Amino acid sequence: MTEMRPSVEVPCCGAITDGAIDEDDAVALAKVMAALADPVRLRILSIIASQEEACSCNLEAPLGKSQPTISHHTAKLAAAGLIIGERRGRWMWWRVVPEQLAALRACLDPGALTTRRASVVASGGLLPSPEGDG
Amino acid sequence: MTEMRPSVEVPCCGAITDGAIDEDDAVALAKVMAALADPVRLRILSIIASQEEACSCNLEAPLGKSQPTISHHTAKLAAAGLIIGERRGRWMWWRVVPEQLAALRACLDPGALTTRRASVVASGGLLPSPEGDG
DNA sequence: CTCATCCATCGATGATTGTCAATGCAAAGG
DNA sequence: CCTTTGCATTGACAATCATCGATGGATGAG
Repeated sequence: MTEMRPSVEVPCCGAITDGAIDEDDAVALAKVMAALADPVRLRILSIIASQEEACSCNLEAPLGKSQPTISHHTAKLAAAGLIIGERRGRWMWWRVVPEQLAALRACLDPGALTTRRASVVASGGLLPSPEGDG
Repeated sequence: MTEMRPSVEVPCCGAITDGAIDEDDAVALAKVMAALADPVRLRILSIIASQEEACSCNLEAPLGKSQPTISHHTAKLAAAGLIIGERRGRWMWWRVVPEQLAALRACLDPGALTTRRASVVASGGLLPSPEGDG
């Protein structure tokens, strides 16, 4: 029996992306996800979140990474709007940005994934990367 | 005035990671995040979510990618437990796994990021990658 | 001023990854 | 049987990235 073909009869759909997120939104959202797609950065975010504030100099030892590496990762997290840094004397103090985390959680809702408008993606809920997006 | 040093007096902390997520959890979570750190995969997930089911053959055209590329991306999403595939005749039908999305949202909660136990990470809420994490 | 400390940037390197053409494999139809 | 169709796998290549050593700038202490 001729099993029904995928959705429509046309060789391959065209308007099948209705309701799906835009490519621009996908690119912006992917950048934020990429900032979290690294164990070191996840642990940095976690350590910062576990305290109200964390200094860069207190991240090297527990993570076993060099200072340039830590600086590189904090910069990426900051560029994604997930943490924010404040220079205080010689030390750099980092805090998490709860709103960005909340926006990200909202993006992972099946509903937000489907309805382009409700999506809090990028230009919407997600804060525009503080230092531009390159 | 001698501004207070970061947290403690020791040159660099040691037990400062209390409450932060484990490295293993971070690695596992990073893998799932990495699956979402690509615009094409985000759009695939979005397209699948916008319908109840989506066939692989219906993903190539709207995304403008070749068939092997689509296969590569769906495999990654499936390995991350974000979608699940069912072979039906010659066609591969994909559905999202809402539980995994929910677990991921929970991981992005500041509370889950801080308290290791409440974290639904990896071995906990996040489903163990179906095809191993090879 | 001089020294020490903390951080960002640069350059280099090894590893990972997104992409596609070519190929193989499985399923359905004639 | 053979042919067609949809998908997975392989191999290759370019791009990106994580990491570290070296360097320089900025800040604070003496």
